[in-house]
Amino acid sequence: MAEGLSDKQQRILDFVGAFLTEHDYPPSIRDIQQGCDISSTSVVDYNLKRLEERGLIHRDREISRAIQLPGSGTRRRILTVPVLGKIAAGLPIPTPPEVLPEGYEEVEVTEDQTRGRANAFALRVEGTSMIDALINDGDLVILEPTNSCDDGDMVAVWLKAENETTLKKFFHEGSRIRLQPMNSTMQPFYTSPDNVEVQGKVLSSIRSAW
Amino acid sequence: MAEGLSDKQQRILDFVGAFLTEHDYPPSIRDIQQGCDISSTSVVDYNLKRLEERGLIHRDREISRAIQLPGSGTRRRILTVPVLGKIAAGLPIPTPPEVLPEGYEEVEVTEDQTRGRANAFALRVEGTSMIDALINDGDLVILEPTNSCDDGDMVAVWLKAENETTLKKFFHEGSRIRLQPMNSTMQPFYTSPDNVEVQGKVLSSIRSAW
DNA sequence: GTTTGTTGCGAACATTTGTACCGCTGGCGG
DNA sequence: CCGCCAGCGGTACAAATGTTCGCAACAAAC
Repeated sequence: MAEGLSDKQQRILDFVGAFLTEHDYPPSIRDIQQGCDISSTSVVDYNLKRLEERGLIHRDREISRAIQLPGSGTRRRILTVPVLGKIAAGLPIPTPPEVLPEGYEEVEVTEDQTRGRANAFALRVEGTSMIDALINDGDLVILEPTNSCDDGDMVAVWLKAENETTLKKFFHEGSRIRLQPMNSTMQPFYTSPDNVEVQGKVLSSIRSAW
Repeated sequence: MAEGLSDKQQRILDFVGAFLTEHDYPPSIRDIQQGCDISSTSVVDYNLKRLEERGLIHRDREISRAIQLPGSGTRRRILTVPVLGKIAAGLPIPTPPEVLPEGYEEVEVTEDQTRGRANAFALRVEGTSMIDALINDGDLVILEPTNSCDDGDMVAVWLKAENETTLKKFFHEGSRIRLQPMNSTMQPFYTSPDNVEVQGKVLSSIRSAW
């Protein structure tokens, strides 16, 4: 019995979350009843009590729509960063986000993911060419615009000669540059400083496609 | 006249915001009445209508506590999901989050990352044993607790015989189960249904270490 | 002064909504 | 078979709550 939630309870929980997202206030018991195809308000009430016993929700008695999802309640600042383009073979990116393109896509991220940087932007990865960097087709990378970086930073670099942009770990090594893929089984790539142009430093990535 | 708000309207606006922060649901008209020392509910209603005309709030008629604040559309909630443990070789995880462990870690994620699921939890990946699934040491995976899954789902499965938990893509294949790593160059793993126990379905992952 | 529009007040009304009560059912241990 | 009980259905009630209407005070416009 202390096992998983019943199907009904799971549906209720999901519905409350969805309702909260769509409207900006919690659902009433009858909203839940209809939304989850439950025949009676008492059943909803019963299951809500069970959910509250487990601490999965919190309710204020006698008050309408007083359902709170603990953990989801804390309203922290959420950042909306623009998706400035795609990163794949070729295609140098207009690093400084001076002007935002028309109708650009946006992603919502937490502050953790931008590491506090104010002017972060995102790029969508196209193709599997960066699978060696643990980044797959459709993923998003969050970057901080910069032209320089320290050794060991994960950066988006434009390789002029190869005319391609990739994500690699960056190392000064004597008079040349070592670009190290993330996967330790992959071989590093060496080139001259003239050939690389740092476009941005990767702050985090979002895996969005499986 | 489109200038400043009346003192009363400003107070109402402030109060709604404060109320929303403290509780996690909007105030009722009578809550506002008391909180702002207004003598009648009709006055509150009157001023709310004015505020709505200016687009400073949004209301759904006939619905209690249906007051939405500015930026209602963009204001999304941040979810805080518990990090229930580590996933690595061995260590079956107590899938259902019945009781949260003492002092468990938490991560903040956007609703995108939980795909709307209310009781998602996170696991920290330890070691590089899942590098083949594009998941590295220190990364976090967000899961939805479940005991069953569909073909193609990315799931955390406990392999009884091997006594280890891993992340794989799940496929029924005749009388056996095929567990497919993400990286297409890796070989699938076959086992019997008796040997696998689905612990949770992966919703997304967070790359936190480079 | 009269009119008009805004704002405030109070009360009454109709819904919405949380909760309680009663009964039914199906599994389960004795 | 019997009792127990979690879970579900249906209903009713009362509290919570949004809405409406009439009236008054006040200021600006006429």
